[in-house]
Amino acid sequence: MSALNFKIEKKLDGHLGRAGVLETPHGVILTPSFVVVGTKATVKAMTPEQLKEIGVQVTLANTYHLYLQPGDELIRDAGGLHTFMNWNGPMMTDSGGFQVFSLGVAYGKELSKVVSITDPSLLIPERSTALDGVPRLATIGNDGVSFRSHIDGSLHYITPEKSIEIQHNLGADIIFAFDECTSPTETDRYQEEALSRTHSWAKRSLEEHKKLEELKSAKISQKNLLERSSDEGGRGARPSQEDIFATFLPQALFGIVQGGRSEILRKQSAEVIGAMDFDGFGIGGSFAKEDMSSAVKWVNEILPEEKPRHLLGIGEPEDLFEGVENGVDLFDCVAPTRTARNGTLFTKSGKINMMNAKFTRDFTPIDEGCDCYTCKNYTRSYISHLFRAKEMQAATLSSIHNIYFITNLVSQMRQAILDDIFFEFKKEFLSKYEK
RNA sequence: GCGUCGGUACUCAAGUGGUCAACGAGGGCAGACUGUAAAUCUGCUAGCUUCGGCUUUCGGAAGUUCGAAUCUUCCCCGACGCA
Repeated sequence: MSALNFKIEKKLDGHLGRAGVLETPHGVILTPSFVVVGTKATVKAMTPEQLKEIGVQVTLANTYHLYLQPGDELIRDAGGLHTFMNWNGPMMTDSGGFQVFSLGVAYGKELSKVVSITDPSLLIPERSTALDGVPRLATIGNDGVSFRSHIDGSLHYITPEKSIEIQHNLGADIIFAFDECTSPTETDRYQEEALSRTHSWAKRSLEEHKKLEELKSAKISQKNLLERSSDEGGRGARPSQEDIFATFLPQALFGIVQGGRSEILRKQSAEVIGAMDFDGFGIGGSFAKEDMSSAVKWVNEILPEEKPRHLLGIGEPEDLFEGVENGVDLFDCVAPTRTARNGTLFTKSGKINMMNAKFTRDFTPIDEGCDCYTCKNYTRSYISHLFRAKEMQAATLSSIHNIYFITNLVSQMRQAILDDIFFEFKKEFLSKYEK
């Protein structure tokens, strides 16, 4: 009994790609789809209404951040994330697994999720010199991860069970197993260790999730009984926290495949995670840009076809094409929103930096022919002015455009699959788009 | 007219004999950003450069000194005070 219902509408001939429909308790997601990231229960600079108007179907918030601030119990008592942030569409939460990486080995370093093998210095294993005195905010144990809060320095310990408990309090439709997102700089040996940890955490996440789902459905029937028996005089009493929790809709849990850059480990992970009773799967971890698509392919050839797959944290146009072609249904990424706030915008011919001098007197739209609100109403010159003047509108108008660009791109890919023109569309787009 | 305090790179502003092509901030120019420590971060910002250096700079001119943005003299400009 899953909280989700996934139906594949059409497959990409001879490839893993597919277009589908994913039903969640808060609505339908047409896949492939891009998930907009709203880490702290808000997509920065955007209102939910603006997201809806753009065509955003689903958003993703973060367990770790919300646990620290304002606290997952507060959000539970507010009625869950949907109510709290006024987003009534499908929602996901990440487990905090990425923070194991970003606040751990990657802390204070120029280390990103996707590396280029043309920069070999990044691929030198660091763990081999271990016991580095480098400060980090996350340290990994076998049972869980210690986090030093980036807000106030307080110490927190997150286990798979804790992550799932928090995610149940937050109440998103799709939640993720607690995993270890490894650095691309780790040795094979470390990747192997980390992977077995991620696998055991996946199992624990699943067990905790099932336990909480059962508890929730038991509470719902208990609550129904109570309501029926006390229908006459029971009005006006404030619902208890447990009652609120019991109103939460069923949640789906995705397991996460890891394995770094190794084909053997990726496939092994897909076997292990794919065999567990998850509602869908995340593909996580570090990739070298050049072999991301083959890694995704290894994994998706093994994962059960009838369940949805989410490629975690990926969102550059060229990567989205590779993902879709290789059987990914969902993507999330901070790139469109973060880069928008930092002044870089997508266009059909590549990214442009609005702070460049050449745009100050450019009275054309960001991307000629784009149907987004920003392009229909504003010029490059104006956006450029807003950035230079450090006006907040710069972030909003730019985010609207970038989110539209990426969201629309993925939904065009979906349509292209349905219309049997995916590869033509891909070729056409990439021929004009310069990285 | 006399007196005092000032005049430093695009701007503000440190520096008051060698460690100064000159702190810092802003601005400008570029770059980065992939499950958000991010409305953030990095680099450059006199000229030339084979990137090791070389050349010309601190209102102007002339001095003192081995050596001056820093000391002296005169001049120009600004603020304030006294006439």
